Amino acid sequence: MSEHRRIAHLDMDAFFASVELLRYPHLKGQAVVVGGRSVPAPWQDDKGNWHHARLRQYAGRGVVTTSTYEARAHGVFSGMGLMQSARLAPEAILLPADFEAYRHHSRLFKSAVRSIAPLVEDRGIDEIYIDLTESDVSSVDLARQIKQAVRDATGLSCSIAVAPNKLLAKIGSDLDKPDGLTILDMPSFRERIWPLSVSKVNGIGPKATARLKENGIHTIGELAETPVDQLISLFGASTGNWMFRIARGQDDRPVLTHSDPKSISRETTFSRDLDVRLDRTELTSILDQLCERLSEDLQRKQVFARTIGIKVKFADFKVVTRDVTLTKSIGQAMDLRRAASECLRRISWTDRIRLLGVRASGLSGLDAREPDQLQLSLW
DNA sequence: TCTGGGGTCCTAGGACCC
DNA sequence: TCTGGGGTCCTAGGACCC
Repeated sequence: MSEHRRIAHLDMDAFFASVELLRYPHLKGQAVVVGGRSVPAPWQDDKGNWHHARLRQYAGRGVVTTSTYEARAHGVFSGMGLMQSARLAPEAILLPADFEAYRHHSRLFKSAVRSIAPLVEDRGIDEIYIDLTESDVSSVDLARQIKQAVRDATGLSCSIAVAPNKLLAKIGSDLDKPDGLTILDMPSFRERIWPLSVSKVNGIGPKATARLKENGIHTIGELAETPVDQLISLFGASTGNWMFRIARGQDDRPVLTHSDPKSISRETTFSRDLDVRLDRTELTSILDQLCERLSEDLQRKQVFARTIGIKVKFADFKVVTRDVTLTKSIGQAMDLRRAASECLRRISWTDRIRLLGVRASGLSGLDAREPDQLQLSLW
């Protein structure tokens, strides 16, 4: 079956930055960076001229959320610290992130795609997989139609690839960015994918890439030449077998049009590292706020949680987590707060704290409180 | 003045049950 | 006293992704 499927991967081009350019078209062609908290919004003077914050004016712990291709040319990429980016491109325009606007455009492009091909899997705010197998239209024509529909609905461009499976579609959509259209089949796979770095594979991150490199394996083609036994001894049975298969372009994961959330969390990085004793009051109020927001999130999604966890990141970036599973599901901020405090008591405080987070998992819908009542009636 | 926030999945060990 | 195995749940940490 996997040989006959037609799976598309669609990726919006520099999504957040492109949405911003819709509002501020005069910034087109400039190095623009989106990110940071407390970044001043652009403002217009009496003469109607726009004024924007510059990267060099930024002070804080924010990172780049997205950058335009012009900013990337300066070496400024997603995830990079804004302070570091400022050294590379001090005059780049800095815009605050507006997630409400991005979510709006995300809904627009996804519903435009669904109007053409309904089997869509969400992969975050700016990416989807689409199963095109059942369509009578050719892959190229479908891809063109989808790209046009996205452009009509949002004014934005995207890159799309059609391939026999998700693995190849995902790699393919990156081959011709921006505004790309790529069709990959198994014969072209060897020619176009084998020369690429193993890090292009979704699921092979920095750690695995380094480990492979230590063993002389740099490209996907070299991965395909590696005996499965060697991969298993390096990464364990599960990952080793998986790598062996993906190096041959094999992947039979289905396109999933629906999935229930497994966990919901809120976390925040402080503007300065806090001390458990000296900054007790501040930490307490931050924990309260996190629990309040988490409670709202649970309520909005109509779920309760049975497992509550906390996350602490210390000044040296060491992360510790603690969690507790309760006998019944909860959702109220006060209950979350009580469980989180219980977890926090189990941490030994060796260093100042950089981040605090609260997480809810073991989620169940409204009706899932029934078992508790059933249990009660058993007594 | 490096390094956000929201997720998923996997592993591994211990408790506990049969 | 010593020796098992399978299965599930819970907890902690880590890799990875957008």
